[in-house]
Amino acid sequence: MTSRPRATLTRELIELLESIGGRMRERMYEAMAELHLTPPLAGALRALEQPMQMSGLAERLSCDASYVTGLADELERRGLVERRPDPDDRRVKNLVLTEAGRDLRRRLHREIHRGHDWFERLEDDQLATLVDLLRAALVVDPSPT
Amino acid sequence: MTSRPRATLTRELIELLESIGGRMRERMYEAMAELHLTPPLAGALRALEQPMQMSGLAERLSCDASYVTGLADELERRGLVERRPDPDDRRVKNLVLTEAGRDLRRRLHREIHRGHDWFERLEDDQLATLVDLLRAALVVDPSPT
DNA sequence: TATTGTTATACTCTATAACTATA
DNA sequence: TATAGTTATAGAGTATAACAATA
Repeated sequence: MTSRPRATLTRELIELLESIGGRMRERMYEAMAELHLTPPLAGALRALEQPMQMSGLAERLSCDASYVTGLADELERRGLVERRPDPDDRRVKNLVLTEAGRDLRRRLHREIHRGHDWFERLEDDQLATLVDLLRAALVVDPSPT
Repeated sequence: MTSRPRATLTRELIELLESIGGRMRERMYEAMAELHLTPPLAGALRALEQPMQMSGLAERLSCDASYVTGLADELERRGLVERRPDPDDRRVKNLVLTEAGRDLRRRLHREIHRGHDWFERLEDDQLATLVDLLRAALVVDPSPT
């Protein structure tokens, strides 16, 4: 392993990460197609780990609240989610996955997982090192100074 | 560093990579906005490192050839690209960046680069290890057996 | 006959604005 | 008066189909 200048490493890292992003996106599309989900529906399904109100889902998905109406309509039509009136605030509707919704969500995650075979060539300790390095790099600085 | 089961590492790695993908996407949008580029135009600009025919760009962008017509129209309108008739095949038009196009492309890449400050907390040797691990994981197996 | 690029058109994703019911 | 959700509508991104010119 020859020593490389920081700029070279940086460029290479960006290329690698973009390449990984491409593979992840491709695999994501395959998984969604297998489960008859469009990208927006899959995103909503993934976000709904816990019940949340529609405005909460909008924030989670970084989209407008009006868009969530259509998403919820379609998820409801497919029997994946229910709109539950909130007992404390009658304006609010809570989105909660049905049994079918939870099941499909699990299957989606399993499919996403299965697609990540590209790092299977790494040994356990290499994988651990990779995770630790990425975590160290990503940690949000906690000092608010 | 306690030893963790492979499944846990895998799940964590996927989460980290998705988080990184999110940051990269955000930074990409900022860079494009600064340079008054839409995502499709930025993608085309990035792809046009070398001159290529329109069908080649379509393949590179994984989109339909008809869509490239509109992309090329807009890039040409902005003075970023030229359509050059191919001397060997009069059906073909080669897309070639103008000086302004090359300049904007460079600036786009510089901006994308500048946004990747999240790994600056890593030491040089950690960065090198990270790159090597990712490269080892990604390498396409060359044995066609 | 097959391929390159273009046009016309339609579909998906998503936001904005105006509205209602409730707080 | 402000907020949660809905509706109507418009705009961006993209594909499909039909076409002209050339191979």
